[in-house]
Amino acid sequence: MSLACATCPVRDRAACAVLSEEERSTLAAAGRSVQLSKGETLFRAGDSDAACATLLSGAMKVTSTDHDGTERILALIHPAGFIGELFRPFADYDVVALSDCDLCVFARSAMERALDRHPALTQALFRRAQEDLHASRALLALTGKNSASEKVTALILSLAQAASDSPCHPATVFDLPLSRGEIANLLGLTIETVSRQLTKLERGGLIAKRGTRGIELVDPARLQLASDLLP
Amino acid sequence: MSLACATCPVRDRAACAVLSEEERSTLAAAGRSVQLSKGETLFRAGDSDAACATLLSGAMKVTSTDHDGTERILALIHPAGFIGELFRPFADYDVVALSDCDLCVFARSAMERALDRHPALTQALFRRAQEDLHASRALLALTGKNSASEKVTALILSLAQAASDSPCHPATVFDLPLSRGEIANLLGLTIETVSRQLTKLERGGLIAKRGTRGIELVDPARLQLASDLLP
DNA sequence: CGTGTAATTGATGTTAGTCAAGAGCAGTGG
DNA sequence: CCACTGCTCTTGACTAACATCAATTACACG
Repeated sequence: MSLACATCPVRDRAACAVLSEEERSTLAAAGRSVQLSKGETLFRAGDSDAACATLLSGAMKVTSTDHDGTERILALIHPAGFIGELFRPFADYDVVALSDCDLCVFARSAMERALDRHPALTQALFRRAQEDLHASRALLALTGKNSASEKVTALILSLAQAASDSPCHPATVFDLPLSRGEIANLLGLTIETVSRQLTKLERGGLIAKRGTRGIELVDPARLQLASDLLP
Repeated sequence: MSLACATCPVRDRAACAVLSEEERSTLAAAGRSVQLSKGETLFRAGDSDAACATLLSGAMKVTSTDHDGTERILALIHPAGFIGELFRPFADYDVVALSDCDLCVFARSAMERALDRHPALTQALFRRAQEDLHASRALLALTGKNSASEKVTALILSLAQAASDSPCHPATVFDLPLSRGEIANLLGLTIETVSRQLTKLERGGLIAKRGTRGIELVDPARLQLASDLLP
């Protein structure tokens, strides 16, 4: 399926937004639109010539699988995010859809050519890599030190932010893109601990659960302070 | 002090290695050589127009300071590493020398001009950013799941690797660039736990301590397997 | 050779993990 | 419509690993 940049939901925010209309349509000719259902894998650690892609809608996870087979979620990808390790012969991570996703996929070779041809695109991707680095370090800071409550609270706020269309206000009612197990995995906790923290937050009147995946921020301000200071 | 690329210890590995002699000397004219003593700060979170730099020798740490004033080490920088967040108006992190360091420092504006002028340099920095991202995710995977022994073991191996001049073999005797407190901080542990793990590794015959900071890898192969499986 | 900081070691406490059981829910088929 | 199956999530009781508190010892540096 060919690409329709004109109707692209992230046309203003994705890396390719730096290109002119004409440049973009040339690049688009090399790419293709891909749909993934929840649970499907875009590529797997060890794949050679793994493709790269821009996420248009949905959410994905980046995971590494340990020598003993346990999975660890290292990052989430939100719309307009770029996926792909252009400089490594083999992919290091698995990239899996957390929900149904639309992607704009390019062969590695096509993207390398585009980088050589469009320095502005390279800069845009460089910038995005620095943002990813920043996000990774933020997660590192979060998981490294804080208590379970703080981890869960911070993740909820961050997901509320990502679920919102406005860049400054979090959504007040939204669905978690992650199962309890995935949240636990991402935060370095267990399912049980996550579940306990969520009910603690609910009892404290900070959030309300809307079914299994839904969350309502009842008191976002207090949520932002600390969840450990509660009774 | 002006730059002497001809004698630069990382001339083949740093990002600027992709430039021609001539291009490089033009860039060098905009930069300056800087020496930092152990403990000195290159720049601080919140600094505007923070400079950027290539590390020539020594080791540095990237830290964030929490709202409550506690520091968290997010990354280490080794020679040939690039420092600087080109796309953010303010620095997010502190960057501090762990040992005496030599750096090659550029004003942000000069580096931005160089990026526009030299697409190959942008690609090189993009590549380096992806490597940093990879390192950050590796650290995330390490700190997230594993036991204290595994964390300490993995860090020792990684530092032995960085201390070696060969890219494939770790150094067998080297000095830790970090204090116990810094190791603990980096791994999300406490000083005491790190200390206990080190003595456990020494008692198990896997390493030997050479003074306070020195480490000898007595049995690197066994070290690589698991330190939890010991008596 | 002192003095202060960093590291080690031991005793005790707390948090989150583990084990285990039950509740809520969606999809299936009688 | 209701029971059945297979999930995920929740909740409780117990445990283990690491943190915390408290000395003591080893180093580095003046």
